[in-house]
Amino acid sequence: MNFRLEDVARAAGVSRQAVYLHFGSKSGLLVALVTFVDESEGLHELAARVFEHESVVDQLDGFVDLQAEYTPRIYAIARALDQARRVDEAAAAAWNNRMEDRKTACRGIVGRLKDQGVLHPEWSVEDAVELLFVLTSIRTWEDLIVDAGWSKDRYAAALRRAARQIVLAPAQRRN
Amino acid sequence: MNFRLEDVARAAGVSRQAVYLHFGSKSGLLVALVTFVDESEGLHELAARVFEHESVVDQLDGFVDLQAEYTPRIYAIARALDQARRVDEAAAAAWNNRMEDRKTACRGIVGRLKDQGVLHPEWSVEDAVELLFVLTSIRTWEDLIVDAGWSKDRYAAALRRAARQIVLAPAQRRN
DNA sequence: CAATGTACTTGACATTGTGTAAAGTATGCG
DNA sequence: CGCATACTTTACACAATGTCAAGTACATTG
Repeated sequence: MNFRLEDVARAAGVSRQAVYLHFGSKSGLLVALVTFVDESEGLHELAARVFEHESVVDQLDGFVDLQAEYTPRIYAIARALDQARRVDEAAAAAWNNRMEDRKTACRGIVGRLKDQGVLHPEWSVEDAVELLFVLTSIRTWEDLIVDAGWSKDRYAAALRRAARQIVLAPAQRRN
Repeated sequence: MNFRLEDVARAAGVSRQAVYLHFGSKSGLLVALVTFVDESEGLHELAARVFEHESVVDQLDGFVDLQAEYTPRIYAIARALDQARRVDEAAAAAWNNRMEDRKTACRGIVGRLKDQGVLHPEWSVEDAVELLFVLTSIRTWEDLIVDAGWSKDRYAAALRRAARQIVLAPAQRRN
C-alpha cells in the first residue's frame, strides 16, 4: 500500500472521489487492478502454455521459468496486495485466490510426477506440492531478485535445479 | 506495524510521549525491541550450539531445526520489522543486520560442505548459500506454518529433507 | 535546605492519508 | 424537455504519528 489515492487519481486524470465511486476503497482498487493486470498480461494463456509440454519435467522447468518471467511484471502490485490482505478481507480473498491457482498448478505437476513414478520417493504428494509452491513463490523471488540482487537467469537456473532436486526421483534427475 | 503506540504505552503503564522520549519513533521502538528479544531469547547461544555439532550435516539439520524453533517466538516482531524496513532506514538496517547474520551461518555451513567435498557438485557455493538462506527464511516459514497450516514438525522434517537434497552431494545424502 | 537534573506527565497541535457527505455541473438519451 | 449517469468541488470526520511547551515528582548534590 505504498501509494496514495490522490496520486493515483491525479495520474488517471480524475478526482480522488471518482476512485471511491468506482472502486469503493483503496483495497478495492487494488483488487480490481490485480484482476485487470492478470488478464491484460495474459497470465492464463502463459500458464496454459507451460502445461502443453509433453514431458512433466519440462512442465516443471516451464513453471519455474514462468515465475521468473511473470513475477517482475506484477511484483509491485503483488507486494501491495500481500500487505493489504492483512487488514482487508477482499484483498485477502484476492490473494488467496491467486495462491490457490498457483497451488493447483503445483498439484498438477506433482500429481503427474507421482503418476509416472518419477516423484522423489522421500516425498509425499502433499508435502512436495507445498514445497514446490513455496520455492516458486513471490516471496522467494523477492528475496533472491530484489534483496540478493540476482539476475533473472540466475534465479531461473537455480530454481529449476532446486525444484528438480527436491521433487524428481534421483534416477530421473538427468534430462 | 500492526499496532498503535498509544496501546503500547498504555500496556507499559507510561504515557505515549514517554515512548518518544525513549525510542524516538515507532520504528525506533521496534528496532530496540528486536535487539532486546534476540538477547533475552538467547539467539546467539542457540545458534552457537548448532555449530557445535561435529558433522556438518548435523549442523545443517540443526540450522533448520533452529528456524523451526526460533521463528515462532519472533514472528510477530519480524513481520512488523519486515514491513517497517520499506519506509524506515533504521528498521532496514536492523533487518539487514539480522539477515546478514543468518547468511553468515549459511555461508559457514555451505563452506564446510565444500571443504569436505560433500557439497552437491551442481551448485556453486554462492548459489547454495543463497538458496539455503531463502529456504530457511521467515517468509518461507510463514508460507508453510501460517498460511498452509503446517505443524512445526512437518516444517522441520520437510525442510531438513529439502535442504539436504539441494545442498548435499548425492552420495552423502544418507546419514 | 535550596538548587538542579532526570524522568516523566498533560494537553495541545500540526500533518498525512483514508473515507464520507452533499451539492453542483456536463453530457447524452429517450 | 426532463432525467440519469458520471463526474467535480468542497468540506469534513477520523485515526494515527510525531512535535512542542509547560508542569510535576523525586532524587542527588553542594
